[in-house]
Amino acid sequence: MGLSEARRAEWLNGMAQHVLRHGLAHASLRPLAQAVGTSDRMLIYHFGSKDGVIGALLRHLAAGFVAGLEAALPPGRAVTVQACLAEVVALLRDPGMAGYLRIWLDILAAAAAGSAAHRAAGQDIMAGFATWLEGRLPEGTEGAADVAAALLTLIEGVVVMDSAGQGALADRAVAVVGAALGARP
Amino acid sequence: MGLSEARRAEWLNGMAQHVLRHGLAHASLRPLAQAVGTSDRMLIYHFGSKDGVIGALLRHLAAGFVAGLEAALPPGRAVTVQACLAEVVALLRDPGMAGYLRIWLDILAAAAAGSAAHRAAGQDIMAGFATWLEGRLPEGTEGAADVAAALLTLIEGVVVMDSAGQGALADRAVAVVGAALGARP
DNA sequence: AGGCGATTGTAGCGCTTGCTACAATAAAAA
DNA sequence: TTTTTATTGTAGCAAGCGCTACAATCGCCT
Repeated sequence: MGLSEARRAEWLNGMAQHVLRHGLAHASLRPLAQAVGTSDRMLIYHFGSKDGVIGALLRHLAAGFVAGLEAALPPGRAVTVQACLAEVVALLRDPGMAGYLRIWLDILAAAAAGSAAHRAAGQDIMAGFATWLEGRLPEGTEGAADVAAALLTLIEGVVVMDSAGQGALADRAVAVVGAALGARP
Repeated sequence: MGLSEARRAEWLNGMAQHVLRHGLAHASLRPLAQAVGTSDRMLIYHFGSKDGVIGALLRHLAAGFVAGLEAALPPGRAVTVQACLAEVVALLRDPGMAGYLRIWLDILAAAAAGSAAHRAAGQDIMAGFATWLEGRLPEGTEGAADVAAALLTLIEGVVVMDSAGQGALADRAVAVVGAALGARP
């Protein structure tokens, strides 16, 4: 009964890849199914409904995101808070991350529209991102968790500004806040 | 020829109100038309296409947003940078703003998905927001434009964190950055 | 009054959506 | 082998989508 574990993972990976290219907002069953070589009929059969498919896909993405971060940036700690901020901003601005940012904004928009599944996925992704970021801060940073929260929030703001075509404002923000946090008591 | 100016404004206001309640992402012609007491047929006739409708609606929203900000917060300057930040964060967290934040995230997601119209609207909204915010900073703030960019980016991050259900992290970020910017050289 | 262009209603086309009824096949249990 | 159970393919439904063909209506100009 049920899908073999391997095939389920294969399907989720395939669907994730499709969603990275085409966005999550308007993802529909037939294209998703085609992307993994099956039919909408089968997705509904094995996941129960479209909500089931999307829910599993969101959990898959949330679980894989931090792993992706760790794979993208070699582990290790930054020298300054400012350098850490710059590193992560550069990472998120890499063209290879565009797909992730796109579905990230889709998740946020759906969460703001009231979808509990999307909100939960967003919560997981942010929590993982926060602890990963805290682990990259310079050793002995005072109030590391607070600083990580601050950087994380600023970084999300940079993502927003970039999407809105105001990357220049984001640059200035990174410079100002980086300097202020580097020099803080 | 063409729609009278008053009726066009009436339609745009009505559609904006509808979109604030139901979101911009899945707004379709028939509900939009019904919200202003006309038919999809008429929207297409007067705006040319759905893209025409959405484009006009986006321009309308972008133009009206800063006016809404000014109406919501009585004009005047804050005493400290930190107080200014707190004020604006509280304003955006007011339940009455939920509809705006929802369509704001819809705009961002569509912009990230490649829609030039949405990106342009986002750009206008952010530019207006930035100059409005700069005008609220304490008089004589050093590098006011840079500080405004920093606050704005952080505020957008707060919006993201709240949407993702991580408002607590945003609170810590506001506290940390507020203190750091208040104490900066 | 008569024509004429601007505006609107009715109806519907072709397409995509999530989902389902039904039947065929494959695999496992008896 | 027979029987049952799990899986899959085919076909289609009802609803919603953007958009259009066609005809009726309205107000204006001569």
